[in-house]
Amino acid sequence: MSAHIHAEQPALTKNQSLVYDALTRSKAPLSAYAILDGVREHGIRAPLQVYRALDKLLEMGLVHRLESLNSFVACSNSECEARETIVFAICEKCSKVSELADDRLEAQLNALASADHFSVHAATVELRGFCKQCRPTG
Amino acid sequence: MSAHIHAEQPALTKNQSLVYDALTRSKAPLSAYAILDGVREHGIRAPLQVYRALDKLLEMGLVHRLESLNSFVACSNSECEARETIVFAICEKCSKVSELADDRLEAQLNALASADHFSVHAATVELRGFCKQCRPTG
DNA sequence: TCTGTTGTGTTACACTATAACGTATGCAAT
DNA sequence: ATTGCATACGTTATAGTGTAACACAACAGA
Ligand SMILES: [Zn+2]
Ligand SMILES: [Zn+2]
Ligand SMILES: [Zn+2]
Ligand SMILES: [Zn+2]
Repeated sequence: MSAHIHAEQPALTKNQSLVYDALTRSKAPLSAYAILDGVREHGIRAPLQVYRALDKLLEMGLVHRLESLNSFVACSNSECEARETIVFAICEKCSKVSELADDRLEAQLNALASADHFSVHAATVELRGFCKQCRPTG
Repeated sequence: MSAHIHAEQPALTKNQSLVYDALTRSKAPLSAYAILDGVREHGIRAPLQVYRALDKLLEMGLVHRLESLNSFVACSNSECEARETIVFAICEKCSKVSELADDRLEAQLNALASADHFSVHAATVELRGFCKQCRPTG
């Protein structure tokens, strides 16, 4: 049960811990069924058990969903709770996911929306490309 | 991301036209299966026929995929072909989707990625909220 | 004509997610 | 302790999204 930056959260239940640990062990995002495969040996048998744990973990902010991959990652950025908008940089070669944050980007998005009289409740920002290690030459 | 111009695209095949027309008729994004329901009477019977048409329409830039909805919309912005990054503003009340574009946002995203030594190939930006007509006051 | 490419039609299947039901556990208020 | 409620758990079945594999048709160019 990884000690984590999100301190004031309630303790995780058994299934939540199993799912969360599976995600923290993984270097790449995992689909719900990939998680299921990883926790079968620990007693979880059905997709719904995984999805229910994921729902809670998402609520707590310990886990993020990547819409463009139908997959999930453990949060890797202690600051992201305080933000409306998280930018996920997803490497197409090694599958590593970085969480980027930037006040100016958030302001820019809000300005763009305001210009269209659109009030933003939530934002999904996912970049695909190559990470530092995988980009061709430096 | 290659820039194409709609006018220079090859003519649409029968299935592509049927799928494209279904999307242009709809005021809201449609899932592939919702499209299928709309074109059954015109002879399309299987999901794959829809997905194949969608693949081509996406390539041509006539249609966009909304990752956060697993759905598709007809392009409504003649400028969007020239851009790397399109921002979709999705109304959670009336389902209307606006395509927003902004050079500064694109620059900001690239700057943020560069700071992490990440090279961007494609970006998904989807906002959820209320459109002008649906936001509480005015 | 031959041949490669693209589009099409069909069946079957894989992957993603939820509905509906019942049980178990913990805890608060009587 | 018992009742009542909330939350988590376990299971089966089903809904929704997306592809694999194979065969055929149309067509363009050598
Ligand atoms: Zn995070
Ligand atoms: Zn990488
Ligand atoms: Zn467009
Ligand atoms: Zn609206």
